Amino acid sequence: MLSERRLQVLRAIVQDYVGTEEPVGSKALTERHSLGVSPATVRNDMAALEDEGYIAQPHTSAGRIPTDKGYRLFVDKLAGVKPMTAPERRAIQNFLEGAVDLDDVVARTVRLLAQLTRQVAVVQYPSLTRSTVRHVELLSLAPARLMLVLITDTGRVEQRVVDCPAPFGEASLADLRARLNSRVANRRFADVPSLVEDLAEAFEHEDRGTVSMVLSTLLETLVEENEERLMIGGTANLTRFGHDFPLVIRPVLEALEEQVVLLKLLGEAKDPGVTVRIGHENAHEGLNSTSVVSVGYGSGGEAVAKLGVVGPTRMDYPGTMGAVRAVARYVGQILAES
Amino acid sequence: MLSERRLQVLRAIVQDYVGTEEPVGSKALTERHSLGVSPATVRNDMAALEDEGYIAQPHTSAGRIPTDKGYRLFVDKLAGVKPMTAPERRAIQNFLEGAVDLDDVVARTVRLLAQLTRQVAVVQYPSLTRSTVRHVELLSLAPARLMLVLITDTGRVEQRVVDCPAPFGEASLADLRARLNSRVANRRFADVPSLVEDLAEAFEHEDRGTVSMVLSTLLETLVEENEERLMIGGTANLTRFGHDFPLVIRPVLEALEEQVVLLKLLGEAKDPGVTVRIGHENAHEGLNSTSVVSVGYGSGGEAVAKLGVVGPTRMDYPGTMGAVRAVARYVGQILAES
DNA sequence: TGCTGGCACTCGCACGCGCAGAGTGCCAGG
DNA sequence: CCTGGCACTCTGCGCGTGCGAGTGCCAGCA
Repeated sequence: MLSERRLQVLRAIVQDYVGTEEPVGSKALTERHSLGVSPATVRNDMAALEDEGYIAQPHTSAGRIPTDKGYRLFVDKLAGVKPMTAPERRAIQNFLEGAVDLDDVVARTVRLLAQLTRQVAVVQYPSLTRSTVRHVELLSLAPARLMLVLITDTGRVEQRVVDCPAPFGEASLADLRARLNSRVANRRFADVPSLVEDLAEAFEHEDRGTVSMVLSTLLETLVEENEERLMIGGTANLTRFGHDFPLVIRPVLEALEEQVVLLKLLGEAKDPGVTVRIGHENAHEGLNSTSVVSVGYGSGGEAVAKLGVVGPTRMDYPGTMGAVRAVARYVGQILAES
Repeated sequence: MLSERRLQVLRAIVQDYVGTEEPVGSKALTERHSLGVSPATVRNDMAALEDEGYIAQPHTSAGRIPTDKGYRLFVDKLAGVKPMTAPERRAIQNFLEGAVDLDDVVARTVRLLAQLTRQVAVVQYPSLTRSTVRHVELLSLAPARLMLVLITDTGRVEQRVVDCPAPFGEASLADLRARLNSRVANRRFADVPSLVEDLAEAFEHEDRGTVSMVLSTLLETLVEENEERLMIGGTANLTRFGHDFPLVIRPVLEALEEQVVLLKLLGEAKDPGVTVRIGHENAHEGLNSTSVVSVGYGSGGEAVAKLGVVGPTRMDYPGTMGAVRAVARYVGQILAES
């Protein structure tokens, strides 16, 4: 077990390294933090921390830098979440309140997060599967062609074109529209399948093909996880990553373009609070030298989607976590109001 | 006026520089291209080309590299558009045909362009103002709250919430919906304002407030240029930009995040064919060392939006122009079919 | 037992130097 | 107008050197 002072030494190393971006040595440490002991003592502590794998030295006779394990300990035990200041809170709220629709909310959130944390921001659109249905609309495009429009309580809209096996009259259309809405309006997406399964039976034989095709399209739309959209921003902040550019930044850019990867990344965050994944804790290889700070947000008590930032493992964790948490909270409020 | 051979020298310089990414000297030129003259002659030609501002040398006694003006001449006079090969065409078509909806078409187009050109791809969603209306839908969310959904012939859907000054009955709603659609369905967006201006007069006095509010919301939605969305991809290709990374890449990333900038960029392309803007020809400062190759695409004969790529001025212009043109053509086809 | 000062040692890095190689401009001759 | 030759000018690279930061270890002290 590490003594109290050694933990302080680790904390000091992390803070200094995050600040200066350079390996930190024993002498500099004692000068900048009043630890009350001499450099020699700190050296012993450092040797111990290195044995335990919390810090490492890039080359012999250079200062130490924290390892992923070191950051992990720092985040878990040594640092809290730094709350936003009052002016910052006001700025967040003002900025988000100007949004006109869902796209705008998400876009503003991304900008905001990127600016606050000076890192790459990722915001997932409110997920379909955890939302409720506000309305289902059916439009006739051609005699045997319908458009299905699904509107969620979070303001999201999905549409699909349905090619019918047989022409479908206006009366049947109105009937189906009414029945559908009476069954599913204000219900959770997860419940929809069981609510509509016997709906085709209420129709004439000739219409059943079309009805069941509409229903299956609807269910597809609900389930389709590919459709989990997200928005990213602040990629220009990647330039502040480090000196050894292209090699580090390239896989990150690639990962950011793979929506699947990002969604999985955000999805891994299970806790109710802010989740931090550091370096190699990220499954995706390209992100092995980055950390991901994420959190769920939602209009009610429940989280409907995630948002977060991606940055170098050498990041200001308390500040970033504070910003992410605050933004999530305010976005939730905005969504609840609209 | 430049002699034929000097133009050939310029062409050779551009080709070699694009290939090797290194300043090209007189000797290397004569070896790799059979110009039929000696290096000394080429040197004279180069001196002339440099006087005219078509090429420059990074430092004394290094090879030459093309200037923006040199690339311009190359694109205008010395190089054609390299057509795609048959297998490439097939691949493009196959890849795009799998798309399920408009978002998917755009997403696939971006990926495709980025892959083909190995550069950053930008695709604008089919613009509202040049499309036609397929359908307008009105839904009642609450007694005094409506949702307006606008569906375009290109499959794009826009929605707006309208807070009414007074409750609006189901009958009025159906009436308004029917009248609206009979007037604007299949009409061009540009024509809509004049088609609906007197619509409020057909309603009872108590409903007029709501109707005119719906109409103005509709018009706003049509006009709103902020809503011109676009999608970008292939940013990982920025890593292939050059050696002096961060300084060049940062402003580009920043520009790419400014939708306004990008839209303006694409908007500048006026020709019916492929447009190329080289280096300083781009108004935006951050893009002074990039070239933009763009073209309009559309479902019918008319262009409804633009797409293009952003890359280093040192790019394979014929190939890039060919890829951009081909992709635009096939996207147009796909949109026309759906 | 744990902290401290001292000391020798190890590297990485910046600096200066010299050298090779590529490329140029110019000139005289065909 | 083209060509071969020649002198010149850079850049980039490899090498050796000195400096400084930082370490590990050890003996002494509370």
